[in-house]
Amino acid sequence: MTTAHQAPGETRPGGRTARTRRAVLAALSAELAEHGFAALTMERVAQRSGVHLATLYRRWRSTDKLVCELLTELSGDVPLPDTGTLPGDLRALARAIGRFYGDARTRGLIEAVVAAAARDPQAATALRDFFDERLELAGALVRRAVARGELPADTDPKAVLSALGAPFSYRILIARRPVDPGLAESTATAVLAAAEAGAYTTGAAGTGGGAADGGAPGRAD
Amino acid sequence: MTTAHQAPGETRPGGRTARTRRAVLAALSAELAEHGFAALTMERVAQRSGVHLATLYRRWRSTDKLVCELLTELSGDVPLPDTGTLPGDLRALARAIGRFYGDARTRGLIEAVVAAAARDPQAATALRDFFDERLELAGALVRRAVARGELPADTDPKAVLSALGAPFSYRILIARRPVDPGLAESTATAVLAAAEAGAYTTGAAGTGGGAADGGAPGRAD
DNA sequence: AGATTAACGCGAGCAACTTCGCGTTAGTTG
DNA sequence: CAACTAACGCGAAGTTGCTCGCGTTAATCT
Repeated sequence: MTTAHQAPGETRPGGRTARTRRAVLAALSAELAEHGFAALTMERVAQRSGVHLATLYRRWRSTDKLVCELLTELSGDVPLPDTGTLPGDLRALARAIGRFYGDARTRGLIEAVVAAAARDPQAATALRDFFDERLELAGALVRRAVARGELPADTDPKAVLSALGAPFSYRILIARRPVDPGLAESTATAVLAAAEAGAYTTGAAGTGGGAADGGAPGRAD
Repeated sequence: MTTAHQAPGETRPGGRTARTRRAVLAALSAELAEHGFAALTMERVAQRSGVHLATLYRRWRSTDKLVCELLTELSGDVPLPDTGTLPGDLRALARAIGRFYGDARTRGLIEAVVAAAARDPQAATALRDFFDERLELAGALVRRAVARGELPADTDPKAVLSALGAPFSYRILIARRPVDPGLAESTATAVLAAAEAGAYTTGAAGTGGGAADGGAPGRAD
């Protein structure tokens, strides 16, 4: 040990690194919102952020990885409602999801991540984990409703919530039309009726829309 | 006009053209099923099909266009059920959709088309039209139910059917888990309950999950 | 059958994307 | 504040993907 200071080989989380990171992610987000994933290039992000192209490749290696980091960055956005009743909670959450998908920034990001996930396994994992985590958190909403006796006891929270989210991603990725307010209302109403009817219970009709793992007893045909 | 034969500049639909087309699409489908969109390259399709790389670029220009042609080729696969009752029809259709998405070939294709649509407007249009057409066809199922008095008169067929399809695409593209039989059962039960409750009527709660065009009166906030 | 030409095979060329080596800047620590 | 080095900027080299021109094959029509 001479007069060595920082252990060589360690990462350095300090000022400049964080600054360029912010600049890059901001530029990426803006690019996605304005020109979409179609026009996304490392080159463009480099120019817009003022960070050199080589640096981008060094730290992120590809646009897929870049986009995937922006997704994980975007946590804690959609706030969980607690209105006291299940219909109120579902409506509020559906509207929040509608706004989330309605924003050009997040819309472009979702599209980009799904496209990235088709090619990059790491992006696929990030995508799955992101929504898994949100479903887990939002599960509290359903558990409260079960505790209040508004839903069957064996209702699967993740099934309910993925049913609430599915129409929005369908609208964006498949139908490719704008997310209008009516979709939120319709979806909230639909999921409420379905949940009350016991469509998302673990025992009866099926394992439901979200929890995939458990071995379902039925057959495929 | 010497002894000219075929009008010069016309397309030639005959034997060889069609044969290479089939070979290419078959190779593409196999590649998607085996290695997924991640590993899809013009190079690979060329080698597998035995068609020269330059020919692929000449006729399709990119993998996006290629994939998009395979989608339009895949018409008339999911058969429409007619069991006589709405619950029966919904279950049967949900199972058919489940099998459709369960197949590695179509699963890879869907993923590929969605990824392609994120970059190529033509692929986006093809994707939208494909599902739009199927929704339109399957609408008959809902209209029959309305005629039998099983559903409210102003039920929007497309809303019902996109609600039936959404959970599957969500499972594949977002949740990224296998499509199990339970999902079909759960979805059929859920959509039935929601439709009976009037969640997909044009008047009441919202315009619904599928027909996006009509001006919805509500606001986003 | 024979003439005509769209579609294909082939390899070389072009362009875009990605990586590498080196000098410089600016956090970090004693 | 002085030494140290991770992270960055920069331009050049390397790689991959895509296009072009030319000769060949095989549909199509009289």
